[in-house]
Amino acid sequence: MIAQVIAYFNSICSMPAELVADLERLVEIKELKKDDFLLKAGKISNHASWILKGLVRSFYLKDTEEITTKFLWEGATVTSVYSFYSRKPGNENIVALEDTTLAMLRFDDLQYLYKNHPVFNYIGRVITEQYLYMLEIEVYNLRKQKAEDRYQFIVKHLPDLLQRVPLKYLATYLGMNLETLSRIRAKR
Amino acid sequence: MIAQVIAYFNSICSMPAELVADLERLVEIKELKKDDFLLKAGKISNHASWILKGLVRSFYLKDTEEITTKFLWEGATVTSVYSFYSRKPGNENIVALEDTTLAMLRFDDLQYLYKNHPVFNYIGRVITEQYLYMLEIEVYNLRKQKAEDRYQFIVKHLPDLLQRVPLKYLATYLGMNLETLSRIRAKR
DNA sequence: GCCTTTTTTTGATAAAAGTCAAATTCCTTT
DNA sequence: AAAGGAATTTGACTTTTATCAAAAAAAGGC
Repeated sequence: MIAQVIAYFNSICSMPAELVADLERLVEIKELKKDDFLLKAGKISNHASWILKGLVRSFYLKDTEEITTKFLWEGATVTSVYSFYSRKPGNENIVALEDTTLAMLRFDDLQYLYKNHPVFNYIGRVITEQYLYMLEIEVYNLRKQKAEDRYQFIVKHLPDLLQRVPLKYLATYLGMNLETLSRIRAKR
Repeated sequence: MIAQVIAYFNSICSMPAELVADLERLVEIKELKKDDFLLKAGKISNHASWILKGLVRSFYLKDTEEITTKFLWEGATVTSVYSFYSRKPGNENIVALEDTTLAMLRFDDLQYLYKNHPVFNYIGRVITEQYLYMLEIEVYNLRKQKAEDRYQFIVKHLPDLLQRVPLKYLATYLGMNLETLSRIRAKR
């Protein structure tokens, strides 16, 4: 299980044996059942996780409505960027939409790795860049004013998401309400 | 001038003398006049820059309309994330809104620094994380459905921007049109 | 399979934001 | 200070999306 994460990190930059040994010692595998929470609003996020299998959703509460901010699946890294880096409680919830397997690293352990294995900063930076890149695409889509354009972007670029995610979550993720999404879909 | 950048990097992680010497050799100071371009769509972004003074705007063209995607000023790092990291031409333009002074690093030189000075990976990672953190806040604001809420976020958290940026650019940045922004402002 | 609950769709109406045109204000430059 | 141009505001109208209510469809538990 851990081998999968090691292989991924190695594909970014080849790691020395001591680093691999430290990772094998520090990485924790966790299984989440559908609807289990990885993080609750008001708590400090203490882990960054790599998704081995499954799909998670992050959201925050606006009045009583859940606003979905992200869907992440196999191969993606998940954490609450705000809470994890600021070390403060945030408003973000992360919950499994499917049974999910994670490889997790604690904040403190990650700092230890960054301090003691300079190469690991290279890997951390590349992963952060990938996340950044993904987020930029998301912003690009969000800035489109037409609800239909935002939906068509998903149809074109992330069609799998439509199979795996209930529409009620997709709607707030795309900044529209459920009825609007339903009407857009009814058009064809 | 370069001392300012060195001091900033040192504040993230103390750098050995050889790294400082390499930086002094490789960092290039550039002065942009208002309306000068730092990057044009269709070109590969070859530099990452640190803004010493001034303000830049990035935008892309949607049909004939300029959609502003970012404002960056003193202390911020600027590059086209997509083009710089993918080494491909993108659709992003970056232009100075004020006379601007930059400390620039070429892509190749940055890779050289990462390879030869492991500590610099630590600094690069932290800067990338800061950029990510900022982008997340931006996305959070964009996902608000009401145009007025998005504008009020700027009033509250980035009031200086209102003094430094023409409203026509702020409008597309906030995902609304100029007339809507003008009407929101007229309310008070 | 049947019942309950959740999710999605549909309808009627209201609110928000966009579009186009024109007027006004603000800046620059001479 | 005046002229020209750019930026912003205002008005009339249209389109898009939200809201509220209810019906229909789908999914899960027993």
